[in-house]
Amino acid sequence: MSRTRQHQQSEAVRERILQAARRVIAEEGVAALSIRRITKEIDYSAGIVYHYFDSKEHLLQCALAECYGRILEAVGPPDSGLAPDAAIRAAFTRYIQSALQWPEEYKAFMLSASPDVLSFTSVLGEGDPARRPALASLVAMLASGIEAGLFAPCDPALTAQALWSATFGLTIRLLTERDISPEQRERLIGRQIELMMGGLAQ
Amino acid sequence: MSRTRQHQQSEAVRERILQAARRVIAEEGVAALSIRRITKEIDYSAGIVYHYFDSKEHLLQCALAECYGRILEAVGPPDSGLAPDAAIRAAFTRYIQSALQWPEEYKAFMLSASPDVLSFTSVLGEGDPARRPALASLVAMLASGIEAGLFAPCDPALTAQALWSATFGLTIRLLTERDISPEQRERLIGRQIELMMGGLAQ
DNA sequence: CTCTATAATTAAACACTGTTCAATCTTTGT
DNA sequence: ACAAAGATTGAACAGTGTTTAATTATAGAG
Repeated sequence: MSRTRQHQQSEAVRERILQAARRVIAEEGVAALSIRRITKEIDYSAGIVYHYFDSKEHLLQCALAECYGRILEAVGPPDSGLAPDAAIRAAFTRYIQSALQWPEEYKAFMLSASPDVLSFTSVLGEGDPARRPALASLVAMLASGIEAGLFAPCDPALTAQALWSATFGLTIRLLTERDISPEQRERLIGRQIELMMGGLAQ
Repeated sequence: MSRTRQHQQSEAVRERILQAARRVIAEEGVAALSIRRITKEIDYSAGIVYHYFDSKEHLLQCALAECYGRILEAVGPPDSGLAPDAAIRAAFTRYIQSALQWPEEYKAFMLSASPDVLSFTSVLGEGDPARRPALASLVAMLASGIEAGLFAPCDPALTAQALWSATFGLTIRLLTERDISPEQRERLIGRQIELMMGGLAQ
C-alpha cells in the first residue's frame, strides 16, 4: 500500500500540472502556455513535466481533452421530450453556447492537427460518425425525424456530418471574430439553424 | 532615379523574403516557419527581416495575404450565365476546391487571430459583408434569387454570413482531418450544398 | 573625385522556448 | 540499516523572436 501512497502522490503532481496548464490556457490563451510557465506556478522544476508526459504536445492533449469533456458535459444529452426537429435545434444551440464559454479550449482542441487529438475530433470519415457520441445522437435524431416524416429521406450519417460541419464553422468564426454583438450572434445562430432545418424538411 | 534604383533593389529583397516564407509554408507548413529558416534560404542575416517588417507576425500577415489573394483569384467571379441557385452551388464548390489546393495557407490565414488579418477575414459583423468581395457577390446572387422567386424572402446579408460560415466549417474540417477519401469529400460537399439550397428554397 | 549623409546589412547579444540527462534527494520493500 | 526504485532537480543544448551597435554600400553635392 506504500506503493499506492507514492502512486497517489505522483498522480496528484500530474494533476497539478494539468490544472496549472488549464488555468494558463483559460486566462492567457493556449499561445501563452509554456513548460516553465506551468512549473513556476506549481513550484517545480521544468524537467518534471517529462516525468509525467512525453512532450508538451502530449501534456496539451491531456489538458484539452479534459476541457473538451467539460464542454460536452455542458451540452448534455439530447432532450428526448422534444420532437426530432426541435431537439436538433436545441442541441446545436447548446453546443455553440458551450463552446463560447470555453473559447480558447474549444479552438485549440478542435483545430489541433495532432493525431491523438484528431482521433477524438475526426468526424468526417466514411460511414461511422458513431464513434463520437455527440454525432451519434444527432444521427439518431435525424433517423427518427425521417421516420416521423418530418425530414426528407436521406443518409443520416452523411447529413449529420454536413450539419455538424456547418455548426462547427459558425462556432469557430464566432470565436475568432471577437467583436460580434450578442444580438448579431443570436441572429446568425438562428439563421443558420433555420437554413439547416429547412434543408432537412422535405 | 538612383534613389529609385536603390528602392527597387530594396523592394526586391523584401519580395525575396516573402517568397522564401511562402515556399517554407507551402512545403513544410506554417509551424515550420522561422526567421532564421527564411534568411538562410536567401543567404541573409536574420536581422534583415526587421528592416522590412515590424515583426514575424507582420511578415506572416503579408505572405498569407498574398496567398489568400491567389485562392480568391482561383475561385474567380461568379458565373453570371447561371441561375442564382446554380451559380451559388458552383461558387461554393470552387471555393472549397481552391482552399484544398492551398491547405496550409488557407488554414493559417482564415484562422489567424491577428487584428490585421481579421480586418480581411471578418465577415460576421452587423450589416455589411460587402467589405469582402466574395461575400458581396454571394449577397447579390441571393438577392436576385429571391427576386426571381427561387428563394424564400430573407435578409440576404445575414443569410450569406450563415451560408459562408457553414462552407468555411466544412472546408476547415476537410483540411484538418487529413485522410478523407476523395469520394467521401465529394459526398460531403454535395450534401452540405444540398442542405443549404434546400434551406433557401421556399 | 571626394566627402558626407543615408540606407542596407550584419554580428552579437538577450530572453525566451522545448527537451535531455546525469546527479541528487526521497520513499519503498526487505 | 541498506539497497533498489522513484521522484525531482540543475545545468546544459539547440532553437526561437527581437534589439542594437557597428559596419558596409550607396547616393547626391561640392
